[in-house]
Amino acid sequence: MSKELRQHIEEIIPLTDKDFSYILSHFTEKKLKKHQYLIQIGDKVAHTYWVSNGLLKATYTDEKEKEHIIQFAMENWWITDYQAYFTQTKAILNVDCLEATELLCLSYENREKLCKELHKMEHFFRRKANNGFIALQKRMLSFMTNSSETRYDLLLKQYPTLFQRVSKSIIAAYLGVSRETLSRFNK
Amino acid sequence: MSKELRQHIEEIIPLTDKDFSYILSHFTEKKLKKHQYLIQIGDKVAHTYWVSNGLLKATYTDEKEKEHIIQFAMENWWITDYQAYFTQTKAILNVDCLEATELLCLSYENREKLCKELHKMEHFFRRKANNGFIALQKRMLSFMTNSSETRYDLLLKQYPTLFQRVSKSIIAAYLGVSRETLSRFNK
DNA sequence: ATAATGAAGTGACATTCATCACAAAAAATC
DNA sequence: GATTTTTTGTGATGAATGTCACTTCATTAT
Repeated sequence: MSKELRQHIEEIIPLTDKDFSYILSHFTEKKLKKHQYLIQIGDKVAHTYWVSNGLLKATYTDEKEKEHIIQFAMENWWITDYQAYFTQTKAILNVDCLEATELLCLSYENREKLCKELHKMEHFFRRKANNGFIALQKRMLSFMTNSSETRYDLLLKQYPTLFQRVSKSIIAAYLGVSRETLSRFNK
Repeated sequence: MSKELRQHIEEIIPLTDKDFSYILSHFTEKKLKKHQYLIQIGDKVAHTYWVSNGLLKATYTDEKEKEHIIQFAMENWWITDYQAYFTQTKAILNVDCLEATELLCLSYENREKLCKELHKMEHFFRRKANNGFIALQKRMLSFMTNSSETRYDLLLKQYPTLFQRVSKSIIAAYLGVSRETLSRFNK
């Protein structure tokens, strides 16, 4: 489980065994079952989570009680309510498990500590943030320029495995269309 | 002009005079007139830009030649084609001036150099990236959950000055509605 | 195995919004 | 100051999509 984390970090920065075991000591483990909440609206968001196994969604619930999916997270992805985490305020999102999930948890304090003590970890997280920004900007762009049907096709192409793991209503909530409209896309 | 940059950086990290003059030595100046391009599609994107004065927009042009605005940048904001800049590939966006503009330019190499040499600059840019991510996620969320009229009202509230500086068609291209629809919002 | 719950498809209708066309007002240019 | 260009508003129309209602099929729980 931690082997994968090491690999994940080493995609960006090289680590010695000592480095990694020190880094790993700042994480804790957590296991959740399907449908369990990792974060609920109003919670203090003390951690960011690295997914070693499983699948989660981060959702915003609007005033009509409709769920909008901001982010999925599967193996090797990070997830949390970033707004709440970075600004150390209360959660505005729910994060819950679409499958049984295993996580490595990194507290805000430990993340800042690692960044302070190990310059290369600060570099790692800067790079991660940059990549996250680019990915989000691509999604934004897709929202502005593509029809929902095109967005559906592109998602299908980009994450074919996702479609074997979640229902169409979930995909619809991510794409920002009703499940009925999405259903009519399947020719 | 550089006083403001120092202030901007010191909102996040403290700097000595020596620090700052060293940092500043990695920037170059650039002045553009209204309507001039800073970046054109296909360009190599060698720099990120800090706006000391003026107003710009970053746009994506779809296959129907329609312009979608990804980002504005006014005083104290950073702008570039981030995707192209971070991955050192060709620009997919145009960036051009809505007003006469003065910029401080930081090359990719100099940015990485500063981050490597000064740990606190790496921290600064990590924080900036995190904040940018949050802001973009908020915009994404607003796209998914709010009507275009609500998004219009919110933008008006958040950046009242913007409306004195650009035309309604520009606002429409940022909000992702036609200028006609936006025009009908004004009661 | 049976019952209960959730997922997926589909018809009917209303709503939102883009597009086209045109006119009036404002701003920029000569 | 007159002319050109740009901006803004507005009507008519059609396309895309949300919502509601219902049905069928699949999955999960008892």
